[in-house]
Amino acid sequence: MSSHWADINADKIVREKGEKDRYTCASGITPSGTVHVGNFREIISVDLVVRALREKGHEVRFLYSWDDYDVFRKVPATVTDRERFEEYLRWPITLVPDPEETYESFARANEAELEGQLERVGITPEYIYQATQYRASTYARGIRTALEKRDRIREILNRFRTSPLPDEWWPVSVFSRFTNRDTTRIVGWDGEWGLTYFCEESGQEDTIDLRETGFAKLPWRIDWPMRWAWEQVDFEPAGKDHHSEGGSFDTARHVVREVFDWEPPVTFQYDFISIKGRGGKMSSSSGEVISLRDVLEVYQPEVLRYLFAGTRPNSEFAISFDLDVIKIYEDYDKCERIYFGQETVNEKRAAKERRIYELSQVDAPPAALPAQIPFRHLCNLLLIHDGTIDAALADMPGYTEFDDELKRRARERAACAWNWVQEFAPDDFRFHVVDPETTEPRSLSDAERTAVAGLRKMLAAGLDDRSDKDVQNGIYDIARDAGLEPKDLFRTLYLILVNQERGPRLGGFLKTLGAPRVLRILERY
RNA sequence: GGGCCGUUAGCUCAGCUGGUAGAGCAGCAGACUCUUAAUCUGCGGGUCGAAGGUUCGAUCCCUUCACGGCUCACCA
Repeated sequence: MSSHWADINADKIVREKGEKDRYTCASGITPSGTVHVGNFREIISVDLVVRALREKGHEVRFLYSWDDYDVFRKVPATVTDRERFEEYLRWPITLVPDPEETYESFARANEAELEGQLERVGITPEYIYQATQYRASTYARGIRTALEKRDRIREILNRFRTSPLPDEWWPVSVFSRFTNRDTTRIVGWDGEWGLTYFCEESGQEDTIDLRETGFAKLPWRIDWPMRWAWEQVDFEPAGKDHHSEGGSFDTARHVVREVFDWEPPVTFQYDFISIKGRGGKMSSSSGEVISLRDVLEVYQPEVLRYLFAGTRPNSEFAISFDLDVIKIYEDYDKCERIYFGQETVNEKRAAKERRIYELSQVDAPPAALPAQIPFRHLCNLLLIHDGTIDAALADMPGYTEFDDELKRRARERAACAWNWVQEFAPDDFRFHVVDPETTEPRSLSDAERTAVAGLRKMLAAGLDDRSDKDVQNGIYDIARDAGLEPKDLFRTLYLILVNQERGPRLGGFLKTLGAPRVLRILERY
C-alpha cells in the first residue's frame, strides 16, 4: 500500500464518503486573466488524487469549473486599449471581448489557453462553464433555496464578520438586463421565482423569473456550497487563504450543511508556490504572470508533474528557472532509474520513488528504462550545434535506434534545454563555437603554435577510437612537449574554439565536435 | 483578535498514520597532469524549538509556552 499523499487522500475520500458508485472531485477558478502556475497546483493536486482513486478501481468524475460568470473587476495590465475595456467593468467576464480578438470572449481566451496546456500534461477534466450554467437557469432551484434561507445564510456569514451584514442584504446579485452590469440592488422577491431589482445606472426596475433568465448569480461564498450540493462533490482542495476559519471554504462548509443539505467535500489545504530564478510575479493583476505555458518551456510535462507529485501539497516550494533546473532533471532521471530497478536504494525510498514516477507520467510509464539524456550534456550538444535539435540529438549514441516515442521525448527535452540555455542559463554557461569563415585567427606565441600543430596531428589521426580521457591526456602531452603549462594551453584552446577562457570538458568536447570541424578551425594557425 | 503551518547536522530539507534520526550542498582527508555549482573515494552521534503528559518506548500523539511565517474577518 502506497503512502503517497495522493493515495492517502483517495483512501480518505472512500472512508469518509463511504463506498459509492462514483466519486466527484472538483476544482475550478475564475478566468479573469492568465491563469498562473500557482493556480495549477490545485488542479494537479486534484488530478493526482483522481488518478489514485481510479487506480483503486473507483469511477471518478473530475470536474473543472470555470467561474466565467464572475464580474470583470479590473482591466488586466496586459490590455493596451484600456479605455475601451473600462466600458466593460462590472460585466460578467463571459461577455467581455477578447483583447486579442481570437476567441469569443475574454474569459474564453483564458480558458482555452489553460485547457490546451493541461492536455499536454495529461490533465483532462470535464469542464463546466458556470456562465453557461447560470444563463441556462440551471441553478434556479439553488438560488431560490438561498433566497428562502436568506436569514440563515446571513447569520452564518455574520459569525465571522467584523461588521454584520445589513438587514437589507440579499444572498444574490443580479446583472442588469439594461447595462449588463451588476450595479443593481434587489428590491423584492415574491417568495417563489420572481426577483425584482433596481438598476442603478439606468434607474429602471425589472422583475426576472429565475427559471427563465440567468441574470441572477450567487456570490462566491454561497455559489460554492450550492454547487457542491448540485454536483455532489466529494473532494475539493483549496488554498490556505480559503481554509482559515472564516475563510470561504470554512463558511461554505457551514452553508452547505445548513442551507443546501449536503456534507462538505473531503479537502486539504495546499500551500502557495513561488518562482525562483526569473522575474515576474504570481498575481494575475500585474501583467507579468508565470503561466503553465512558461513553465513548460523549460520543464518537460513529466518533469513538471514530478515536481508536484514529489512535494506534499501543504508545503510551499519554488519552481526554479536557475541552475536548479539541471538538478531537477537529474533527480527525475534518478527517480526513473529507481523505478526500473537500475539504481538501488532502500525499499521504503524505492516504493516512494516508484509511486512518484508513476504519477509523474502523462500516460502509462514506458515498458523499459528509456535512454536518458542528461540535461547538462544536452545543453552542451545544443550549444555546439547552435540550437539545432536534430543535429544535437544525432550526436547522441544510439539515437537512430530510438523508437518514435523515445525520439519525441528526446526532442521535447532538447527543446526545453535550449529554451533554458538561451533564457535562463548563466552567461558563462553558454558558448558559441567559432566559425572559421567569419572569425579572424588569434595571434599566438611560438610555443602555442607548436601546441596547436601537435593537436592538429592528433586530430588528423582521428578521434573515434579514443576515449574522452585519452584525448584529454593527449592534450597534456602536447602541452608538455610545447613547454606550456597545461592550464594555459587549455585556456588558449578555448579562446581559439569558443572565444572564451573556459568551455566544456575538452576531451568529450573535441570528440563531439568531430575532428574535421576542429581541424577547420585550427587549420589557420 | 481567530485559524493554519513551520522550528531536525553549518545551509536547504526528508523522515506521512510511535520503536532511541537521514539526504543533498558546504566542510575535512585522499585521488585525478583538468574545467562545466568539476569528478571519484572516505568521513555525519545533531539536547529532532522549550517544558510537561500519554506510552514498555515519541522527532513523529496530547497540553502549554517561545520564536518565525502565512492566512481570515472586503471581493472572488
